[in-house]
Amino acid sequence: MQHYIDKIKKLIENFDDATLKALTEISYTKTFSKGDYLLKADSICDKSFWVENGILRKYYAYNDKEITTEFYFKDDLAMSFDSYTQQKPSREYIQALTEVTVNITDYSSFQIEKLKHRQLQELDFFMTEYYALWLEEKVFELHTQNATERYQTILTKSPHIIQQVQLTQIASYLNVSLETLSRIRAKI
Amino acid sequence: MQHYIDKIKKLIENFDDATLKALTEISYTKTFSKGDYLLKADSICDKSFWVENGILRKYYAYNDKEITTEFYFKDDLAMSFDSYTQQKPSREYIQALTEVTVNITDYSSFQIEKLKHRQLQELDFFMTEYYALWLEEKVFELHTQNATERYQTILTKSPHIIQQVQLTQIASYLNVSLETLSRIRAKI
DNA sequence: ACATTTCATTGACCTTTGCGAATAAAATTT
DNA sequence: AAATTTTATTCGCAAAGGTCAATGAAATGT
Repeated sequence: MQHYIDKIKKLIENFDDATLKALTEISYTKTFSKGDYLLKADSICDKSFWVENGILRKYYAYNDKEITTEFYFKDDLAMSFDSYTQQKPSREYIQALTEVTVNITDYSSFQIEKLKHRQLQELDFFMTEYYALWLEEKVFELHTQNATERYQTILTKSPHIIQQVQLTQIASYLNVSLETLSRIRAKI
Repeated sequence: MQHYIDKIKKLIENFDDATLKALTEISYTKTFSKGDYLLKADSICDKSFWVENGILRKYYAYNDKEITTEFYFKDDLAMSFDSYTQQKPSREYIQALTEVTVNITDYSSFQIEKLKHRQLQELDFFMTEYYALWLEEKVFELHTQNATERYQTILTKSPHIIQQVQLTQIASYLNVSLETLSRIRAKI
């Protein structure tokens, strides 16, 4: 996957001036406090959030529980994918876990600029492809690993998550109960 | 999701003549017998398979078991996504479950034609977006539904799978053992 | 700094699901 | 059509993980 992230980074570094200018003109930076919502369920995700610093999480509420679907750190792009791509109400929330600064790009502005700038089309395509690869890996892990193995995977592949996020949220992300996660940690 | 499939169908119906011609020229039709492999693990998925009729499945081997990741019916596009997009060895197999006729497009030819035909870029983009949406839904179901509910979901959303595919394969697709699936079916 | 609330750990118990083996039913092969 | 192989069902048992409840530890608010 690293290979893929590099590919995207390189694409951005090589943006021509016109593309960069267009992107800059339709984007703005905003800071949120810990606990703030960047997106709420039932509203349409008409913005994407490029994390400059701080941590976000995306989750949905199901049976009185919160199920975390993704964490976002510096240089990650946060959005509710199905709400964003189809411009329909979101079932997910996006919330600041710390004080967060994000660079915001409006959906409709981006769609307009995409028509004019091939490199933005490429960016959009690669980001989508990358998300699909990430999801495929997630499904693979859910099919092949038990709770302990999933925890070990996140420990080695995403230690920054373990270090900076509450266990309650990590538990739902790994699809185990908080109690089970606590026992797994006690054993290892 | 149906909305999305329609969007893709409409795009294809509206292909201009040049696009259609290009696509036709780089594609060919081939028939496989039941049991044949269209793709084997460790080889690179350098083709995509558009199912004209028959059924395919994609799976990987893990701990002496076969875990089915997808079934393909008429008008579905089969490939190993990570192998295809990154042109690296596949961990998945694609196999014919019945006699199957597919329309095959070579990866490299498609990449070349994509440069010339905007509508092929759009097709590629929408197909990727659709796959990501499909995967997101799959992860959602794995997180929120138990074995019985997942079976009921496939029963209502994809009855054609239940009718035409072996339970062993459906079980691994739903991430339950064959025995559990059998008990679920006995209860309902 | 203290009080309150939230979060994490631990234990007892229960439910779901997996596994091995036996059997039955289907599908294939000869 | 009979024999063989593959697939599906059912059972008993074991393991993994969930739930409820109590307690301890951290974080937050005043």
